[in-house]
Amino acid sequence: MGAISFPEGRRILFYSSVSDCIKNETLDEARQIFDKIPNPNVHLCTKMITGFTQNNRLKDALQLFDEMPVRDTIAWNSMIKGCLECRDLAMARKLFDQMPDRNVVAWTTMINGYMQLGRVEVAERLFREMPSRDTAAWNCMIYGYCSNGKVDEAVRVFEQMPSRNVISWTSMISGLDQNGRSEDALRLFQQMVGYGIEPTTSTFSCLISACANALAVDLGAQIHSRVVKLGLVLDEFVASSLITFYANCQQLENSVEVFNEKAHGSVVVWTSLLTGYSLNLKHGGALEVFSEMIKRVIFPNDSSFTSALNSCCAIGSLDAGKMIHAEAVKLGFEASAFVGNSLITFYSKCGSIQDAIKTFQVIRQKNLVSWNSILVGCAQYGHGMWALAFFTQMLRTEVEPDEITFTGLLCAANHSGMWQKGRHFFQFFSKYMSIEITLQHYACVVDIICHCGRLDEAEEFIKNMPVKANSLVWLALLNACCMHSNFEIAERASKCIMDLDPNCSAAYTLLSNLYASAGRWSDVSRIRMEMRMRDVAKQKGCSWLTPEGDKQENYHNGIGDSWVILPMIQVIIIPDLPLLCGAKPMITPDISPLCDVQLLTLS
DNA sequence: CCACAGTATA
Repeated sequence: MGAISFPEGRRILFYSSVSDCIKNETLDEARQIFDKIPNPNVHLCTKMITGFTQNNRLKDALQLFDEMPVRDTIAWNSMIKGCLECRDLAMARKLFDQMPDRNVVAWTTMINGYMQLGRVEVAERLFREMPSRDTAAWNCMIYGYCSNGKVDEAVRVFEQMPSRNVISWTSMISGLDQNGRSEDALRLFQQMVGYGIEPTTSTFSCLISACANALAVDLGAQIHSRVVKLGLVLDEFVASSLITFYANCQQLENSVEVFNEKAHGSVVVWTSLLTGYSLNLKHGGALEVFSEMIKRVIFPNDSSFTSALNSCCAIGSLDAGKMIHAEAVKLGFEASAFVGNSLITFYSKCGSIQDAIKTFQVIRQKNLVSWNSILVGCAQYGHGMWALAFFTQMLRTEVEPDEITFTGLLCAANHSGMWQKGRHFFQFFSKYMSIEITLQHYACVVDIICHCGRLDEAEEFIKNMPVKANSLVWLALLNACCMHSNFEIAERASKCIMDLDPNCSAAYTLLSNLYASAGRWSDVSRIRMEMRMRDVAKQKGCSWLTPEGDKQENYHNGIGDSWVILPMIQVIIIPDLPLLCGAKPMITPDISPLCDVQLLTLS
């Protein structure tokens, strides 16, 4: 009935307006038009289904799929893919099992789904079971292995597959690069050229990323000129990898030049430039890029926020960071773990521990990094009890503590004078937690034991460690000996250090200071002599903190006027940021990769 | 007339 009074020309018109609505992401409008069409055909239904799933409306998609009178293979495959995109693996599998004629695309879609969820063995089984495999199916395995860190397996598949297309080569190049084997990636490209395979835009983009990671300055520049000749510099993928490439090679001017080729509307291109500025310590420039993005209504992503906040951190500008925080709240990133974790680190480094805690509480899905950041933040700030409180909370969650958690905890105990607790933590962790105890942890424990005044016990502890101590562990003991004027242990400790690390200037200096304090001048000059003979250079201190907020030059070479520099042991006096470290200088053997501040103490 | 699915890129 309806179909008869519905002329074919009109139908086509309706179809194209539905397509347009889906493209413009006005899905509800598309649905309204769609509902007016009597007996929509399988093509249009499929398009509508894809529209739904791409907007995370799996329910609507499934309902429509259910109502379809006829379903072809493509409709089934679209529905399966849609389930996977909406992260419903079980439903995808159910449909796959029900599907009447599974073709190679259906199998490949499922394999890809399992691979993306890290279910490598299931993917492998499906790949073995599938009745026939084309190049795309093999490529899917290469990509899947690489994204699960199994590069060697990927290489095996790459070598075994019957025929390779440009996607196979590109996937393999990118996979090697993203698993830390960028040089191999570049070699593979040479091989590809040798086979006479024409690179595509994607290939160039991956290749330039490999150059960026391998710091292959010349090759990267060559590829750049080739890309210019082919007219591909305007491509957003190519442009952003070029920007990153030049930034990594410390040629930021060239990054800017690539950026200026065109008025870019892609966040990723903007973020590449922003990150480039930040990593090259041009923090003012980075923040300018960020605010320009906002001005031009380019919606920042997690990485944009992280890079911008890193720059705020580096210049110690609480105001700039607060503005970025405000922007994050406005744009709905408040609950994001990615942005939240950067904010925690930012606030705690700027001494605003209250804000760090507030930020932490707002994060919806707190991950390991969130917990570690707040823990280390509290530890740094001298709030050992808070760090401890967060740790006890953490133990009640699903998140498993790791080495960094442990370091943070030991530092917290150490700074806040909770030395007995620190020893308990150590026992607790060695006994109940399956983490690797590092030399950093041992050094921290030695420090803690020494704080209890038990130098002899600390020495025993070092000797009984299951791994051989390094010079840092002994240095912690030597440091304590100097404070307690214990010559006997100091001499044994220094001997161990000099055996392990003959150029350790800190050991010489500490020992010499110890003798000097007792007026043993002949020993002092003997040590000075030895130092000269062995050509031990005094090391300069270095910190990310600046005495005044915005003086970037100060920490370019690590030396500002207000630093008191001692070899290896760095006492940093921060006149304008008393909140950061509390009143007295803090002690910590390298807190963690999470915080750049490395402060060792004498107090 | 066409129109819908799987493999590579920041």
